[in-house]
Amino acid sequence: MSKAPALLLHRDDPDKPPLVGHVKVTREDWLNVARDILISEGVGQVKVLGIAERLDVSRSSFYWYFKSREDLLSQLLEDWNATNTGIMIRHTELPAKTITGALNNFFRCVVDPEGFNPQLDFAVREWARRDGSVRRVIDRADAARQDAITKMFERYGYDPAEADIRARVLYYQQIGYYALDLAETLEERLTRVEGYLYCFTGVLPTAEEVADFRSFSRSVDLT
Amino acid sequence: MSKAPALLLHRDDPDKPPLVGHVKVTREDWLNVARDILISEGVGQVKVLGIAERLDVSRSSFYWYFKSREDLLSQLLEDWNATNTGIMIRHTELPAKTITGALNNFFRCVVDPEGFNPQLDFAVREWARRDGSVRRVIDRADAARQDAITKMFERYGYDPAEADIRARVLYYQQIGYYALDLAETLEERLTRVEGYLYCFTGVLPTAEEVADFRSFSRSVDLT
DNA sequence: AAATCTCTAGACAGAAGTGTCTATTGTGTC
DNA sequence: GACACAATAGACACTTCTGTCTAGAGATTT
Repeated sequence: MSKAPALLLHRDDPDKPPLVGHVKVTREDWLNVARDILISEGVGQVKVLGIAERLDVSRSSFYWYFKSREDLLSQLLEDWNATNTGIMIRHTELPAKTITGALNNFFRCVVDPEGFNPQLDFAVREWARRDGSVRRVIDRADAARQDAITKMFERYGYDPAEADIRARVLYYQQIGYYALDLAETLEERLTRVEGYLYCFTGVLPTAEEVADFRSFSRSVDLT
Repeated sequence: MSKAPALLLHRDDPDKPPLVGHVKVTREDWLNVARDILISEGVGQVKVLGIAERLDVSRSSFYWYFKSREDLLSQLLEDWNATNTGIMIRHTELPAKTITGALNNFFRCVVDPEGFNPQLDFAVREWARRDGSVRRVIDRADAARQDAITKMFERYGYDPAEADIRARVLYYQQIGYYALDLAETLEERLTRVEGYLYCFTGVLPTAEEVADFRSFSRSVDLT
């Protein structure tokens, strides 16, 4: 399973311009640590106090960058909304000769840590279960994604009813995979690519397609 | 989607023996309300204070029945473990002529509110993400369920590799469906039974099988 | 009717969290 | 060098939760 890159604070990152003056952390540091906690421990654990401790900075300093904890959370939601769904939809639209090739393209976004962030996606989903406004945002995202997947199947000749079902099975399955939070290695996952593709599409992928996907996955995997 | 029956406290339930003496609530009342909150708001919201308010009873009275909040939670986990997985596994073992019939039997446990409790299952899964000991319990449960589903496919002639993949797709998809927490009506869901069965098994169900499942679902659905 | 047992209530202490207000500390600017 | 500015720190008030301890209220037992 792809891991997010280790979280580096601005002050510890040699690629970033050094912080001037009295500054210890940036607004982005607060957001990044908050997102990290959101992913690993859920929205309930995203606390000003805890983030401040991890940043080694005073808690009251938080209120310089954000109006309130709510303000921070809505920023996190907005960031998620602006990235994850778009990335997934673009992956359903990548050109391919066959439906199995198209599905391989789609799966790239869930193994590539530069793309879609499945853990964040799941964390937001969990959050939505107890916050009506988040729920509305994610419902729209889910509908848009499912629609894009359905259209992908339709482009390869599936009739609308079957495309609808296959899109549901594929999308629900993908969400379920993250819900289970399995500790599979990438190689374990890759042994099943062929079977998955067959099961999702009803047709067998070519050996070349499977090989391409495997080599892509290995090239982007950070252990 | 099947709803859990409305939560009735012992003292409000005409079928239960009246509470004697000073007694206002039972240990089961505490557990039932706690489970209700676990399902609807997640483990983080299961608070002694909140449950006491809903029971209209003093918070300190909780400590008569339970050693601590942790004690209550571990009891909830134990109850879940003793019921949900067993019900699902028994549903994979019900006799059927065809794989589609067997799958229909399996699906019965997710539409029947008397059986498996999908919302509770999901709530425990969420809980497991931030509690290692819960995690170990649910990992065992997931493995046992997936194994039972795999065996179901094998009994109908699928070779072990394909049975393994189909079991995964089916189980992950089922979990994902609950993760999405969709607001579908039973009738909407039932329109897709045939498509789902085809997609999961690779073969079309008979009209009779589909009709049987629909009538069963309608008979157990509480709106 | 007194004693006992079971359950409930209220007061207390303490931990952990939010948000506000004021003071302080470096840095760049005039 | 005095000043303003941006960011941080610390003190304070408030809320929400846990868990303990003691007192009390109703039935049952003796």
